[in-house]
Amino acid sequence: MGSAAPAAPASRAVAAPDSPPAAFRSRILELVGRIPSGRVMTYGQLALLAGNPGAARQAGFVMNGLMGGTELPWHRVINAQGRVSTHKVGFGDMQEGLLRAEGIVLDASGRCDLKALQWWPDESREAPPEPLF
DNA sequence: ATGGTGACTGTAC
DNA sequence: CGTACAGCCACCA
Repeated sequence: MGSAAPAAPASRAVAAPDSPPAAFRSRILELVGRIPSGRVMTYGQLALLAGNPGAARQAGFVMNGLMGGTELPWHRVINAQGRVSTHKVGFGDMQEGLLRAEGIVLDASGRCDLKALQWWPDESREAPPEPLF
């Protein structure tokens, strides 16, 4: 044997199932699906928990792929400022409405108390939520 | 291969 | 508080 060596994939045209981007995307979706109602997560947080700290933009790009056709609580994903960043894709008002429907209070500027509403999976103790009061 | 863009973030002014 | 700049990683032309 030694003739047909699979060698390395000539070109990674599309992210393979084992490809880092694919795993990253799967973890993002999994985390989003675990966000409880009335809670939120940030893009940077998702990227961090997905194993790609600093890839907050990619986290957002993954969400972009959900647009319509997803049952995940995508609306619970906001930016580090505590505000929705979907106004660029035309879902800003829709997301804010969904958040308010869950009891999340948005400031006049559309900002919420991220420090109190940000949710972290029990498994990851990266940043244990401090006692509210 | 190169360059530009983006549902981001943190620091600086 | 807001705006501006740089760093960051992956997708697309």
